[in-house]
Amino acid sequence: MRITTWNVNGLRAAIRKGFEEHISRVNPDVLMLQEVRALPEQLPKQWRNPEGWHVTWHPAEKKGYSGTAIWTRDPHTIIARGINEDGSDPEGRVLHAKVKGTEVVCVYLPSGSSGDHRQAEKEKWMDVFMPWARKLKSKRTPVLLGGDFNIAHTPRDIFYAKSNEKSSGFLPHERAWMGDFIQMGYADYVREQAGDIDGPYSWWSNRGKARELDRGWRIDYLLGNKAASRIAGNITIDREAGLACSDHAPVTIELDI
Amino acid sequence: MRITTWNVNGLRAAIRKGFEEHISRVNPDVLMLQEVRALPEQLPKQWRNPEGWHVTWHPAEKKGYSGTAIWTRDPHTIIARGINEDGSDPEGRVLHAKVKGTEVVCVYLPSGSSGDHRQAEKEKWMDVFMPWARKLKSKRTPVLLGGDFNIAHTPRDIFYAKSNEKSSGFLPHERAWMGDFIQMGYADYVREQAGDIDGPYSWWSNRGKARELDRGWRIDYLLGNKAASRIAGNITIDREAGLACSDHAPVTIELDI
DNA sequence: CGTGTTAGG
DNA sequence: CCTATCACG
Repeated sequence: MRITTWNVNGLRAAIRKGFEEHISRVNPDVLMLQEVRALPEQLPKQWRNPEGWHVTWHPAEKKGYSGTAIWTRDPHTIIARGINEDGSDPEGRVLHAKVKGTEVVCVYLPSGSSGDHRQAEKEKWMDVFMPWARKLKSKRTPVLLGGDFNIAHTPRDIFYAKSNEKSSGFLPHERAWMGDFIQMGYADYVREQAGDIDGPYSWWSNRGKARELDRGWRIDYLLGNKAASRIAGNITIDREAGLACSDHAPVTIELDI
Repeated sequence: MRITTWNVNGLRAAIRKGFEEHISRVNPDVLMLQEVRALPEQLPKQWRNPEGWHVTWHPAEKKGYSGTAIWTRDPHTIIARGINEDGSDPEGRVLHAKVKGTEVVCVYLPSGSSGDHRQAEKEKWMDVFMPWARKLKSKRTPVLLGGDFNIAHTPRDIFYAKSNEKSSGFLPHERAWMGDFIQMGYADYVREQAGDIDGPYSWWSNRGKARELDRGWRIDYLLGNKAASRIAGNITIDREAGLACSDHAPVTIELDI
């Protein structure tokens, strides 16, 4: 079973730029999308309930903003929306589903890059997400968190480490949070397989030549608990789809199911 | 002396689409611009004080909205901004200047097409403008009003006359207002020279094929008092500049000065 | 720099 | 459909 996480930076724009073609090449069985930036009714008709997929949309209340979705080829059940007890998730950031005995969580952390106000939001969110994820980790079933965490963990996860030490997404306490996360028992499959090298990046600014020069950040993660690690297989990052369709590349893992 | 009126529908966009080249072909001595939609400081540097021109900008207070300007090759003096006694004109709709003994008034009437609220504004504006223009008309010096009036006067001034009888810009009372205006003693030079034919249009919707099929409206006027009529010469409408650069075409008159 | 929004035309 | 805006990333 192939599971892909992809921040599409506006599904409508991605569709115009060849989303369909990229998806058929990446060929996932489970697709976790972030930054859909559309209510289902705003999508072109054939994309609201795409043929051959079971789809759950989880849009933000605010139009054109944030929002996640899970697409599965086999039927799935929704376990929860959001990380609050009451199931509220006004920005559509977490969608928790079960498919073929595996729990998948589509995650989209707030970005703090557009000001102190948003950074404060992000940090509040991190505080709540950490204990939530801790509980989930202990399950006996495979649990896979996939999504855009908007944090690069180590200098290997960001091209310009030095100059970004004060940038949201690479602040010391954000890096520490990402570390805690992994230390508590989640495996970071991309890093595990890539080894101790620079990259592989999954996001590139579209200012300047960051993309063609591969000066990016690794902020899209696939994280799994012990049970998931037992069935975890190959990782692939489709840089082309990133460049053509979004500012993020889709990250895919093969699970032995 | 060639005097041109042109609604540029955003000077910054027009510049990107070849404004400079069209202006040098049209070759006016006096240029009256409407819908500049920029504060001078938002324009590319070389356009803030274009070489070889004396320029007065008259922007709206609201960013990216409305705004007029007068460019002259000879020096000009500003007689007034707006039509209120106190010189206020928050939407930058009237700029009154004198150049080489001729008074030119750059006029941009509100559009009512985007709703009742805007239509009410337009009508209030029409009520104030009429007596203002009446006073001006009686001057012994040539007075030329040029601009976008957002009203087509007769069925000859609009392609789809029948289907627009309830459209803002061709409402019976608007047409009557335009008629009063001309009857009080302003000459409509474009109509005078074109004679009793359909068109020539100066604005085309950019929906559908309105432009290539020349299904437009004549809403840009050059109107003059008696003294102006004595020196009024040839009219030209540069349809190409309209199609390439804006949704309006520049309208030019030759004055014997 | 890009994807959305909204007002206005 | 097009030009602007603004929020957000």
